[in-house]
Amino acid sequence: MAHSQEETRNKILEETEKLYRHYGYAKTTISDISEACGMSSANIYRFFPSKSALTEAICSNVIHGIEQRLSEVANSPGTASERLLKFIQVMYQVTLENLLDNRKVHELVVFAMTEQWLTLRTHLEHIEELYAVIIKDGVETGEFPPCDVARAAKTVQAAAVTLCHPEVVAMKLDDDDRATPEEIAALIINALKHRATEL
Amino acid sequence: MAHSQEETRNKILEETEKLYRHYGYAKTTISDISEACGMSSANIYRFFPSKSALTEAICSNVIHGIEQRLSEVANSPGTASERLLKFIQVMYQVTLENLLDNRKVHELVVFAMTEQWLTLRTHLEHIEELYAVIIKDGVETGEFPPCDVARAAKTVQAAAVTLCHPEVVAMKLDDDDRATPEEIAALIINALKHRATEL
DNA sequence: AGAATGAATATTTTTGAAATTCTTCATTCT
DNA sequence: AGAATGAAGAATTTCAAAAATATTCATTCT
Repeated sequence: MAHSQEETRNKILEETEKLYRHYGYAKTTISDISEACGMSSANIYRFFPSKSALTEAICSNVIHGIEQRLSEVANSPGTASERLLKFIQVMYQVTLENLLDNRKVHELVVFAMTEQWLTLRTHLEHIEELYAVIIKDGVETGEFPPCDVARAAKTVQAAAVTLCHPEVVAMKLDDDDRATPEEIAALIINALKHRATEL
Repeated sequence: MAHSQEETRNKILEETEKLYRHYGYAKTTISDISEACGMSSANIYRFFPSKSALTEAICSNVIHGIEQRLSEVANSPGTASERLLKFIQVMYQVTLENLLDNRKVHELVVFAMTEQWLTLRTHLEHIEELYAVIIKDGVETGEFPPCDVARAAKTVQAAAVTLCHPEVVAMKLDDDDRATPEEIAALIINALKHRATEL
């Protein structure tokens, strides 16, 4: 029964992610994956040039999912302030999920931070663009005073990094008096609403 | 020639820091240190219970120096806004210095982040207190509208973490279009000046 | 006595060979 | 022919012994 190339590829991605979540990245071998897929190790290599590339693909998928979720928030109805708040809340929540709900996935984050550095950077750029979308809307509707949207997005992103960088978030986790996403969002929204004298 | 306990202790700290800066933390042995001090390895242990404790003491010194520098800025003359800007600039500069000017010192940061976690946390608390000093002054002079100073300090600290967390700073280093300390300071100052509706 | 040490012990790091895992490719299967 | 594989070769990881380093302590020195 001929499965399409695409189907097989997806099957591999699916099974691999399952194994990663169950046993962790390090303990999952290509043999494990090929067995789970009911094929030979060698066959995996007809679809992915290396284990690293396979892992990258999974990271990309995860990241793409996150971006989709965030994109929906950025483009949802409501005022710019409302969306910005929601955006920051969701971003924080996603980070927490990936950090805590599944410790195994954290290995993937580490992998991404080292080998997959470019993908991560692109991800941050995309988030920046989403900030820009919201801020641009806010300026156009008069909710925020005019400003250099691109710079503003970059600055907001930097200020919010404390909520999406795994290392930073992890460090602050057991400080139960830490600044909340809501407080940081309020800070950012306040600044955008009242952008006064240029520095 | 009887040196005082205190003198010997300082000699050890001095020589050890010298060696750390030259050869790095990992490659410096207790033997190296005792030789540099002209004494036996065993004698080091009369002053410090372990290599780890000795390193902690050095970290504390470095951190204390940073805090002193920042404290001066926080308590300098000028408006709260001016001091806040300067504070953030100096904090960023210090981080850059410790990160780049001396790669060897970075090992110490890593050490501090793992073994010396409590010291680091205290350091962050002190910085938070310095933020609180500036913000409190701003509120008292009417430069900032009234607010919960402690919460504001915590939030500002979180937003500025992107400028003082070594990992984060390092990551953004080769992005030459990154948000500047001045931009982030402007964001924060704007927010403080116009703290409007509570969230 | 208190300061300092050399030598002994405990802990950590390094090393190199064995085992595991990744990757390739000539061959088989459909 | 294209899909898939088993077996061979590279690369990486593991693990235990050896080396280096940290730490202790009985003894020496002043």
